[in-house]
Amino acid sequence: MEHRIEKIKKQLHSHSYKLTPQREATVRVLLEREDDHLSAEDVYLLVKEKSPEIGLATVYRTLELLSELKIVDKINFGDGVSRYDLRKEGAKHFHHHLVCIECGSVEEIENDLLGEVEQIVENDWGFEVKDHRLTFHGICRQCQAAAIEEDVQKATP
Amino acid sequence: MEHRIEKIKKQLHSHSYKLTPQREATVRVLLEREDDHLSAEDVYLLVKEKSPEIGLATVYRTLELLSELKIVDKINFGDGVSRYDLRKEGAKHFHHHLVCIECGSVEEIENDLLGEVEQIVENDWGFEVKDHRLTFHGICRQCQAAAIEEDVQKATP
DNA sequence: ATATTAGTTTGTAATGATTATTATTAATAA
DNA sequence: TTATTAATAATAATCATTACAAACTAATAT
Repeated sequence: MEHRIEKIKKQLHSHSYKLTPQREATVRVLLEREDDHLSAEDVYLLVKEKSPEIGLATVYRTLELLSELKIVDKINFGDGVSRYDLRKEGAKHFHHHLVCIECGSVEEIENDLLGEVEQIVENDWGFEVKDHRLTFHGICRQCQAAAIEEDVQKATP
Repeated sequence: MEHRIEKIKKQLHSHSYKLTPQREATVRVLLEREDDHLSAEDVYLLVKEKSPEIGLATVYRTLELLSELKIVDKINFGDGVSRYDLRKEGAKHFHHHLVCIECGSVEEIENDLLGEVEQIVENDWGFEVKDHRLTFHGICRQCQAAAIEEDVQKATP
């Protein structure tokens, strides 16, 4: 934990930004809830628990800054809210999402699914790929199970 | 053109919705500007040229309806605006985007890049894939050329 | 120590996209 | 024709996000 904070502090410094108490509090929340795909509002409320004097605009600015420095990914599942994910240490951008269209759950998967696909894009379209966003929409395991359950119920009334 | 409108009309009817004049005008705009990734506002302004009495809320409702019926794809490039693309006839969901981080241009590519990747997701995560969104962020051909141009300028002042 | 400066934060106002509401109109059924 | 329902227009309301002005902080120069 402290180690990662230290690292982020250095990243900020190398761009002549400072790790102010507000920024540190924000980063700590992101670290604690690493897999949660928090919205700015979520982050704000969580930071407020420990640092009640922080302002919403500060949280937005901090998240924007972290996103510019590629410390967090700003992602969008199409529900009108941006979500912010701390990049995992060592992780490249092999970071995809499974969004369930039944229950709305979001699972995160980590796998280099697109290595050769990026090659194809570079070769066939002359587009220099820096990053990608890949989201699958479908039915999660739980909802599949629930659907089968329901069918059984109907069959044996 | 008329053929596709007729088809959409049937799709609406099969869900007991009607192809009202306003809805038809909206669909016509989407057909005319098929590759343009229009925002709701864009669509509204274009529809207004031919049907000045239409309301913005109607356009929103129509686009939402078409999106629910999978006649259009509602997509989001993270710039705070939803964009609406008519699904191409016969096209499956092999429909990806190349977003340039320099000039902001969006190119659309059509290619089944993810056939086997979807298989992997289904097998390894038990997630039943219905659809996906794949966006590449990087430098388009034009901006690459421009960058090289600039370097030449610097080298020979 | 004091003044200066740049960077940061706060609280709030403003903006822009989208959604909800309400009254009206058109289409359909009885 | 009358009653019912669906769809629309105009506008108000909402929600996420950004802009702004004033106050504050920390570092640096005097």
